[in-house]
Amino acid sequence: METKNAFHIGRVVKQSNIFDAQGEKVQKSISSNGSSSPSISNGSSSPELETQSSDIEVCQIFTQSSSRSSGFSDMQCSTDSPDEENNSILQINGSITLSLMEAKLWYKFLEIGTEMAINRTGRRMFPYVEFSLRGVDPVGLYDVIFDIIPASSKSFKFMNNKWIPIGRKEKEFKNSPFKHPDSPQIGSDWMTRKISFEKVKLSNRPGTQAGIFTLHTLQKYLVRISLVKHEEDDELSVVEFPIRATTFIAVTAYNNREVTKLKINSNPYSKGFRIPVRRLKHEEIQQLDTKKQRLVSMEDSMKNSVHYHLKRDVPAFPQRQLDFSAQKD
DNA sequence: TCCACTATCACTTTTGAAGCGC
DNA sequence: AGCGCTTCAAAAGTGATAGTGG
Repeated sequence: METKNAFHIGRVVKQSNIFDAQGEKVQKSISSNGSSSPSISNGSSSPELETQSSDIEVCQIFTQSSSRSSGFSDMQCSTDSPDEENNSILQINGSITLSLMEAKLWYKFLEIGTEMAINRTGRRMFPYVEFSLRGVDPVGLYDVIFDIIPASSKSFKFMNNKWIPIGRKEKEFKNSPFKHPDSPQIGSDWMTRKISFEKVKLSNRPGTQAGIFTLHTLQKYLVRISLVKHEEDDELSVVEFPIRATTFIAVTAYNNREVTKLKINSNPYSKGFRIPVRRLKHEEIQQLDTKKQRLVSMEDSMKNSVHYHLKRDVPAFPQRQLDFSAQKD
């Protein structure tokens, strides 16, 4: 079966999710202490997020017996911070592991409430989603699919320096999940590289092309990665990784000053905003002779700049224990 | 009046074509 | 001709901000 960008999860023949009697998808999650807690995930779940800080976020899907099996029954996410040198957790037999890169940065944003700017033409995500895979069938053929799903049934408003849930969210736009351009590839190829979706864009205008997701502003979303395995009998099996660390609220202009500061300090393209120099319009620069330019004092610049506020008020990011237990609604 | 949204700005990074030498 | 390196301009990215309109 051919899977293009307009991939429909509903057409999958075999897949990992468990369905309850009502046909609603149930994702059974196991916390790190081994207890399990099933939760409903109908694509619009609302994970109230515990935040934490680690280098890499690891999500594991445990298969039933072998890598050939399509019955991914249990899902576990852990955050044992395996870095490149300490990745023993990635060696577990019979499991698929997704390691989110820049997880530390993702959790810094999550701590203060991630906002993603969107516009008509499409704005890139920052941080972007990049990860590595372990435990997939080395000779199996896989597609890697990027998708953005609702993370709450509410819309939000920024009040008193925090996001408050208000009325019900608007009906979602129809977005086609985005297949990684290198798909399909065999498992061994996927496992020897970083898989990046840095060029995915977010828009608020419906009807954009592949790789641009149309979202509603002031609504909460998260990224979901799906692995689609092409089975020998022409069937497909799917395993999904909703990545809670990527939960964000779509905005047309940033609301939280802390988010802006963090973006400026971590995004290379924003370097121009790190230097505490007053930004002048072209005409202004032309009008100013060199003497006058010197009069643009550093003190004024500092008062007007983001950098100034940063120096005064450096946010602390408390280290918290990771909790990847159930996706709460 | 409020606030979400848009267009535009000044800035940086990325990209790719052109030029050059071996 | 082909390859590798450097240079440089254009394209594409960023948050800030003023203006618009519902």
